[in-house]
Amino acid sequence: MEELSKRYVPGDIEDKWYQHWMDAGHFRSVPDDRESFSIVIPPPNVTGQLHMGHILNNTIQDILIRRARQEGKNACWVPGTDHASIATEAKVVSMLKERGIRKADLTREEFLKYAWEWTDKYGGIILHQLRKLGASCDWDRTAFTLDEIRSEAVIQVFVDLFRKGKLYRGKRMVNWDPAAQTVLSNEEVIYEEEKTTLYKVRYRIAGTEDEWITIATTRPETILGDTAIAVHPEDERYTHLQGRKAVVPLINREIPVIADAYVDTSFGTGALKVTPAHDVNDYEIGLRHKLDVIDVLNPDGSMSPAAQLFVGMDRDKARKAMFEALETDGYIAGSEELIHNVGRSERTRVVVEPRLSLQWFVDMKAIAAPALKAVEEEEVRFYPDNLRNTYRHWMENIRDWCISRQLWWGHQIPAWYLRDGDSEHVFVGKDEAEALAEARRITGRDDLEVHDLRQDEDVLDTWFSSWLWPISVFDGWRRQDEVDYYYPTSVLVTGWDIIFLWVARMIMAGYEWRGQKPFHTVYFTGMVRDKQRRKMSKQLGNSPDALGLIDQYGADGVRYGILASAPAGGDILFDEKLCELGRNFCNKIWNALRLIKSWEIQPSRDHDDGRELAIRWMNARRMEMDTDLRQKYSQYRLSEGVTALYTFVWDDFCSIYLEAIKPGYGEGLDAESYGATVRLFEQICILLHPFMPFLTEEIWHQLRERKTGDDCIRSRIDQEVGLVDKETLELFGHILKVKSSVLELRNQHQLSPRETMTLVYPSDPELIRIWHQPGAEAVLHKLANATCTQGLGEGVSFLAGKYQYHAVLQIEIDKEMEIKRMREELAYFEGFVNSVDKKLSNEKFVSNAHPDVVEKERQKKADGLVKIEQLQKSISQLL
RNA sequence: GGGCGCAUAGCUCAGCUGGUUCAGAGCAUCUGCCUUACAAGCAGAGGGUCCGCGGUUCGAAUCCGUGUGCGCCCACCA
Repeated sequence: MEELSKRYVPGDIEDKWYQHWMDAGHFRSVPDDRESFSIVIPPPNVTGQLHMGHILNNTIQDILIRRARQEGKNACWVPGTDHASIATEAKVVSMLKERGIRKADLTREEFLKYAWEWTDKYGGIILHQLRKLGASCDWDRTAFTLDEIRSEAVIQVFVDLFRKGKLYRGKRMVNWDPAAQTVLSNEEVIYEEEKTTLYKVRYRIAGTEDEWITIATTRPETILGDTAIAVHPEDERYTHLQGRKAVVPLINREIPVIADAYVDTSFGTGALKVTPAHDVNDYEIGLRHKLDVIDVLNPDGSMSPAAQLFVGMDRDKARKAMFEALETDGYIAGSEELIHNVGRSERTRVVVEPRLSLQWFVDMKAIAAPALKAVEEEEVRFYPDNLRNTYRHWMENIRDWCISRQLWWGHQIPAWYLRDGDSEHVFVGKDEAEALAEARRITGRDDLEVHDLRQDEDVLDTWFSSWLWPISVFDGWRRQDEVDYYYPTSVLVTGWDIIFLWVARMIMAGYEWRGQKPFHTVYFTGMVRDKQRRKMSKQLGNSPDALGLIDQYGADGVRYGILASAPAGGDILFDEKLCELGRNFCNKIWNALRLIKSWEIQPSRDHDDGRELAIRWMNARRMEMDTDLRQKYSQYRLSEGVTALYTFVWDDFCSIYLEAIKPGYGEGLDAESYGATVRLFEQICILLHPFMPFLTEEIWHQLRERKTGDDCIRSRIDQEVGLVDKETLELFGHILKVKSSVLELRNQHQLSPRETMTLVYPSDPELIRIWHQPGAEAVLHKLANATCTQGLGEGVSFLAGKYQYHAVLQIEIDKEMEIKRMREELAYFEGFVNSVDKKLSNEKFVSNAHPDVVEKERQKKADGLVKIEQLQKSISQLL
């Protein structure tokens, strides 16, 4: 027999089995006549690195996929990556900067060449990292949101929406990211409370020497773009100024004082400077009052020539400079601190600038209805389901989705304009030829040629490709066979933070293009945080090195660690300690294997009653566990599932079963017991496999010789739930109680476990029945080194269940203490019986409560009375 | 401003249909053990006003109301 190491060493074993699974094609899925079970991976950023969020997410998906395989379903987990337009482009830009290349100096083609080089170099690293974790994806299906198939889907969808009139181009106030120099959707802006200064600035009233109106602003630099001052129509403080003109400080532009009900009289001074170019509400006011729009900022956030002052200076510096200039000239009338919400770009973290611009939008109201209904009616189920409320709220107040981005890395918008015309006329088509045909049709000019057209420079929001993912990964716009088989997918596993960015939109896309939901269930994971509840981030340095963890604890250990702390929905407070626990668990199981493999089979030996009973019990417990797990899977309580398995394996299998079955020193084991133990271990491996795939696969093969293809990953769980042998569980349970008491007594009295303890039990028919069961005494002897006979109680007493035992100890017992202890127990039970009795004598209880409950109470009372009686007897014996 | 959620042991949380075998688990702490699978192990112990108040009920950690504290989402503040 080969020598097994004392500790489980995961490294080589993991690589070996992953390669084996790949070679055997166990992850591969093609449509057949089985029921399908499919998951599409939330595609990580193509140039990303594995972090704790991925570990959590993909461990869960892998568990569900492996379990589905065991259930005999055709399980298909589709992997892939996201081109992550803005994030990747930012990375490429900074990489180029390091090489002394400015994006502005490159053509689009040149830039994309660099971007693809970058993608080819770093792209897909994360997918290899997922393999380390054990992710059993069908790698042959690896998709990329910017590959040919996915790109074609995006273009088709854009054209389709446009033709259906659900997509439009319009001039709106949008969120501008000055660092990335692109527009963002509302969902990509994060609002956070920040401390800022509210300045009070006075504007002279035109035509007066010393009449002023004072406004309050947090952004003095935008004063240069003011085109009005607004006051509330009924604000008496300013009635006399309405209709007059004020003079913008420093640049002396005259602007009207207007009345608008938007103004909050209680805020600041009650007078509002109106800068339509740089504030959403100001823009609205501007529309109402037909005000000029003066854009004082450049796309990069610096002051534009229109500002007249500080031209080219960054907005933050300009704010300071503006304040100083205003103060010097006596325009500052005061300032105070203000805490308000500031919107920042999700990607670049810079403050987002409201900006008026011409962009493409999806008319969300036109496509939202079926998606809202689907979740409302639980056609799509959410776990946890309280996220339905959040979803409903967003869907009911849905706003149009700005999908154009001023970037190069992404799907270029399939819209064309006349090369030298304005962009009034838009021609949308899947390619230039189609666009040209459109152009000819719309303009009536048959002489137009391709070179007369220019394509929209912008690309589409990354999510505009992600929302098609459940369909596009199956090439669902070009062929039907695969998508018909795998779609709707079974479950989506993702974080709740992208419920709007991604999940909601996928549901809408599903109904829009397939008339069907994209998945039956969404399992929302929480955010991974550190022990102090801080979000994991690079800046804080509190994000553990995911691959390092796998190296240190093994993939199975890490899987256990992340899962054990991860109930659905709630935040996950990740503690490396849990990985240690997982590693220890692996080691425990490994050592169970070592133990079993060390046993010699002795054909001459008989199978004895004790072992027979232990096997029966272990089988019953296994069935119980099996039933329990089914329930936990069906409710996606994976965290509970793995902890239940942990105690089941550790306590029941290792501490109890193996100890009960273990041959004595120098003895061998009968073949039947050995075989039964191997079978039990196998069945445990099956239950454990989805959670700890590597270890279980190794054990599976260590337990016995296997034929090719007989791998744990392909093992099946029974379709039918077996009947649990309750009687054996009860019998064995009682023995375990006695065992615990014996150990406790030994501990209390410092007795050696080597010395056999003699127990005496009272003459009770139930007890006699228990101890006359074949094997009962043998098991007790094995587990506790104690014998048990019926007889008169002498020595130290203890309770096991409702029965009182006595232990014959070779020590002096402290009678006083014994009596005191028993009297305390007695008092407790008397109180207990009393309260139960009270209940039972309450007529309302007896008549109102469930008959079962009443019966239970009666039983409690009866049991309590038995205990009292026995205690009293013991006490009187000692007296 | 609109909405959602949480409060149970030192920490993280279970407790799913109200029922004193329901006050639990794991970690941490403490005690004793290198016992021939495993010290990454084994055997034990202590630790609680189930956030406060009121109500429903025969009965409340559990249901309802309310107060307090905390977290989150959405909308939006010059």
